[in-house]
Amino acid sequence: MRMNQSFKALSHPTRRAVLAQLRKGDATAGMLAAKFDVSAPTMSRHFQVLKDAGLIAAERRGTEIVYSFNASVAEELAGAVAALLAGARTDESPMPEQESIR
Amino acid sequence: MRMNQSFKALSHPTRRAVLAQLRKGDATAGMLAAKFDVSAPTMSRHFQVLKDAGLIAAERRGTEIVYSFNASVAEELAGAVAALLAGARTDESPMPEQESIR
DNA sequence: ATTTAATTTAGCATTGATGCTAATTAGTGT
DNA sequence: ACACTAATTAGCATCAATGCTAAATTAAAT
Repeated sequence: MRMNQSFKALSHPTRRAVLAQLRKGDATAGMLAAKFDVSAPTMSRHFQVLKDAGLIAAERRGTEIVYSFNASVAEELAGAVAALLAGARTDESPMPEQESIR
Repeated sequence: MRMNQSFKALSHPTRRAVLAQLRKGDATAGMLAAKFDVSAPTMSRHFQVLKDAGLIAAERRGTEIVYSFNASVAEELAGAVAALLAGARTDESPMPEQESIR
């Protein structure tokens, strides 16, 4: 998993809002740029960051590009966060016993 | 919850490593600075970011300062992340039905 | 072939983040 | 009071992130 990129992606409010929106349904770049009152180029760069993290996917449809939420990657990341913050564990991250540092 | 600060706190690898370490047991600033091979002032600033997010707590004990993991805040944040990424919901974040944007 | 629409890339400026060394603060002990 | 230890704050430099406008790309329509 692309940890650094994933967390970086979540670190900006607009990107989290975009994720929340896409979770409800696909949308084009133009739609989202309008909805979040940010210029199209700026929104485009947010998309790039989210794509780098694998959290969204893009598909061109004629002149527009439709973005969609990548649920499997998102779930994987949610598991990693839970493992870090709440002790929950996913299949591929066993927790080795370890003593406190001196 | 301090969302922006929380996500910012998680956005740096060293801070995530510090959290993982503190989850296993308390530690002083000096211990962690040595363990992660970073200068004490730099580590101090990472602590500040984590404290701003409420993810860790500090307690002075003589000349040293002991940091500890704040499990309740961490769990709350894990819930928020799950809600954003995986559809899980905490008590204080109901999910309103909403149609796709046009 | 031109025009129009949607989006991205390029270029730039501004702000924020990171990490150092040096100086300061807080606490303990001599 | 002085010295010593642990940690923080101050000051600085460097790199990354954000967000704009203008220019380039991609696809469709006339």
